[in-house]
Amino acid sequence: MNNSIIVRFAPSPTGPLHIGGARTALFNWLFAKKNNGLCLLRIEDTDKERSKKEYENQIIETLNWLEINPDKEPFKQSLNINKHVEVANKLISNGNAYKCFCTHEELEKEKELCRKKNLPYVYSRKCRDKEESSGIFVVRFKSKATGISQLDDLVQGKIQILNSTIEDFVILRGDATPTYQLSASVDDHLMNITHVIRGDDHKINTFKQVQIFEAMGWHIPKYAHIPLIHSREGKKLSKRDGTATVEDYQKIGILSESLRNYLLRLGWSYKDKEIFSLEESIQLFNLEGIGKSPSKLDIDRILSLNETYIKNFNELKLFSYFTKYINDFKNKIDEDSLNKIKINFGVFKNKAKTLEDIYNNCKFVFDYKKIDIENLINKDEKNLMSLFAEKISQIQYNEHDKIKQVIEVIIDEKKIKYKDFGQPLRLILTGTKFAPSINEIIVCLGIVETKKRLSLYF
RNA sequence: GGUCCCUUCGUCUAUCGGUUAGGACAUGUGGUUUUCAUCCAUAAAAGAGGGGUUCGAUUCCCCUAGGGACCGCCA
Repeated sequence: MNNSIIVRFAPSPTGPLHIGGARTALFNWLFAKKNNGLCLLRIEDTDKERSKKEYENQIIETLNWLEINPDKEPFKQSLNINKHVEVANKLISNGNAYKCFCTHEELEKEKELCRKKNLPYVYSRKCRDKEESSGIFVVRFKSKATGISQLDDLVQGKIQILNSTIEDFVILRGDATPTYQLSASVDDHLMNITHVIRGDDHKINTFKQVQIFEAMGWHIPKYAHIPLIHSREGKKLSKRDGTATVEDYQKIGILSESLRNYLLRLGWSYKDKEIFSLEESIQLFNLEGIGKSPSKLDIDRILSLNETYIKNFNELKLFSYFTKYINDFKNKIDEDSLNKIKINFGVFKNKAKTLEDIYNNCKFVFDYKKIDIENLINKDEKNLMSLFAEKISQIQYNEHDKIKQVIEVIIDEKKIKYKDFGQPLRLILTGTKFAPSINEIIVCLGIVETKKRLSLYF
């Protein structure tokens, strides 16, 4: 096996897995699998305030749900802090970084001044060549002050930037802990990362991190910055949209297969192909197919894709997804009902876009409420129903065919359309107008239950 | 404000200088149907604007407009 390619997905455990993060993870994983490489998971937990163990677990579980499994145990960044600090010291000793004794107040003043003059702010670099003094200090990297840097991005192409716009960024805080720019660079090096595939929001950071690599004489990985995902309105996805995290989609009963397929096709394409199995994704994925512009999330497309998956899914497997879904997000269904649902699962999954739809479709089996018959059903219909109730009273529990016959006789005798009979009966039996066909309802419920429900009214 | 990036139907996208600009979702219409849905058929729908380059530009270049990202001792 050729392990020459190593990528990583590096979320910070400060919240549940973001939908954009899931896509980044997917692209990394696919790229690694396609190239017989390794995909690693690095938990960037150096922000002690905001990092939570529960989120770390949740992210790992969610990735697992999406079947995006890292090739090694998750790597926790906080465990490597000593090494990051070592590098910072090395950078000081080789003249690429320096101690900065400026206080917050001083920096505030600098910023204030710039604001007044309407100038863009970058740190003045005034500690750069100053004698060391005493007190609390941060360590800053000596960033290039003039000229232009270029990044050959695998997705975005050539990106040039004015070096003067990047300040001497902090690599070690006042409490001697490393910042993101340092930790990420050091870990990418230590983990032998060959390709950094991450969100577009990190693009400018790359110019900082590459400089650390250069100063340390390390081999620089290749970078691919993928465009961000926006909300329908074209804005940044916020928690309020209810569509920002993977969990939001789990809640409404989206299958991991369809979410993964959707994410794959969002910002990436292969000809006109829409449906990709996991194997096909691995086989066909490439960085060249990633578009340059940000894309908007389209819930209708997710739903439609999910519907397609539900239709074509192995029924037994789908049922096991369904029971897990109920278990995680809904009230428990009694065993007898669950069994009825299982036997007639095809009926319920038929009209469903989501697992939640399936749940709602079969709700009448386990959660029946008596309807307001006076207002919902007129007198003629009531007579029909009562006639029907009477005629089936002698029918045995397994004689479904006889019920069919009874119905046919009634509509024939009364010279009515099937619809005129079916709709009130559907309402009585299920409590709703939108339910399966009459036969399916009766089969699902069983004749005993059917009679029982009718007997509530007649 | 500065730096950088992006721009094909409403949405995701195909096209890698010559196409009736294709597909999918959503939408409209018609049909099938035992409600609803499915399903089938069909329609409408796009190259932001302006300059170049070229025999020819959606495609290459420039400008404008619009959108986005970043500008922390967060990651």
